[in-house]
Amino acid sequence: MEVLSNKVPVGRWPTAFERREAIKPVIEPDVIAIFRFFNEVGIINQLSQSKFESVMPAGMSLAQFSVLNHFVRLGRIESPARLAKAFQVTKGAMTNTLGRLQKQGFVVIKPDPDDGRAKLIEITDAGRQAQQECISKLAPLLIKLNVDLGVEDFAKTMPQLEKIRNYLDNNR
Amino acid sequence: MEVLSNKVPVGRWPTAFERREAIKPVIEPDVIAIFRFFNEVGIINQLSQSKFESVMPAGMSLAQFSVLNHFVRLGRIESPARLAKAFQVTKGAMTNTLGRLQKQGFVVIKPDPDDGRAKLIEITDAGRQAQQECISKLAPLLIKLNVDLGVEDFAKTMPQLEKIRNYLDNNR
DNA sequence: CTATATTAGTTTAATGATAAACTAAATGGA
DNA sequence: TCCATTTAGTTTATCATTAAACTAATATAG
Repeated sequence: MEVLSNKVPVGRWPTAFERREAIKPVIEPDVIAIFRFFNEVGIINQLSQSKFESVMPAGMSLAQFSVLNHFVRLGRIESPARLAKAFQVTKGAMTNTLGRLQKQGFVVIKPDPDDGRAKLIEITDAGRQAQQECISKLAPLLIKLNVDLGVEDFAKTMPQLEKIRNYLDNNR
Repeated sequence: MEVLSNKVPVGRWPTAFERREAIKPVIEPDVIAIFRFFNEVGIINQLSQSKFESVMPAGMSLAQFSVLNHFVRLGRIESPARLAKAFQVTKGAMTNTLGRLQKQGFVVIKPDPDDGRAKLIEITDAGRQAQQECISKLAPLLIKLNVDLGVEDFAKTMPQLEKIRNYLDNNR
């Protein structure tokens, strides 16, 4: 309604054409395209995640792998709170994931000497080994994707995906 | 190792350069790019999904909305098995989702007169109304995305996403 | 310095998903 | 026809997640 009031001269009702032009193109096709984008992303996420987890060693979830991977890539000690922020999950979820990693001996959890509330998480050699094993199970999948589809389609979408992810991240 | 045996003349070991050329470029940058793509997709999925669910009416999950939406778009009666296939979830998950929709009066579940094993699911008027309400809660989010980011970045990725989704779908 | 507010982590109850075992009905060859 | 196989749906146990309530420790404002 506000849209129309700016587009139609005062003193008469908009024609059917004006209504179509004023309303439908503004919300309909663009919004539907955006909706379909998120749909597509959801399906790809589900399919890829279940494929990933099907080749992971038993007891290794994507969440756990992501944490191990984080430690291997960045190689520093982290607190659960920092990890929860990095992976954008709740503290409770991170407590759970770290507990499972600890049970398997892939991380050690120590009190933070400088902050009585906090803990410090460190990856172990077994953890690094487990991460390597995951990588080597994952690699064939990714290589097959590279062979069958090529890297171009993946690479081409990255700038847009990064832009969209950044926007969502800054506006949640 | 098999990679090398085809690339290096018999009778000597490969040089360090040959090892790098034979192995690293094949798996490293492309595979990492593909890996990062799925990472990005995962984050976008998580952020968008939690945003979506934050505006949904209480008790309405994305799964439930998707099913209602499916009925409104296609307007036909479906069996749980067909729905489970369409949304690529297990039959158990669909039993759960349909049960919740039924409890809220958004679908009716009847036995299939032609097949004693099967059931038929139909959306109700209340279901259509709930779907409309979801759409109207969702629209502002999507319109804001359209205003802030524009549709181009979303649209530009669609062909690639569809191709990747199709591949994953046909190869699971 | 003390009272209040914030922060770190855990716990609990709920949700939505899976896999696997199960029941019941339909299908299809010998 | 009958037995084996497939298909539809449910149930159960498990997992990863969230939100919210909780404990304990730190930071901050009067």
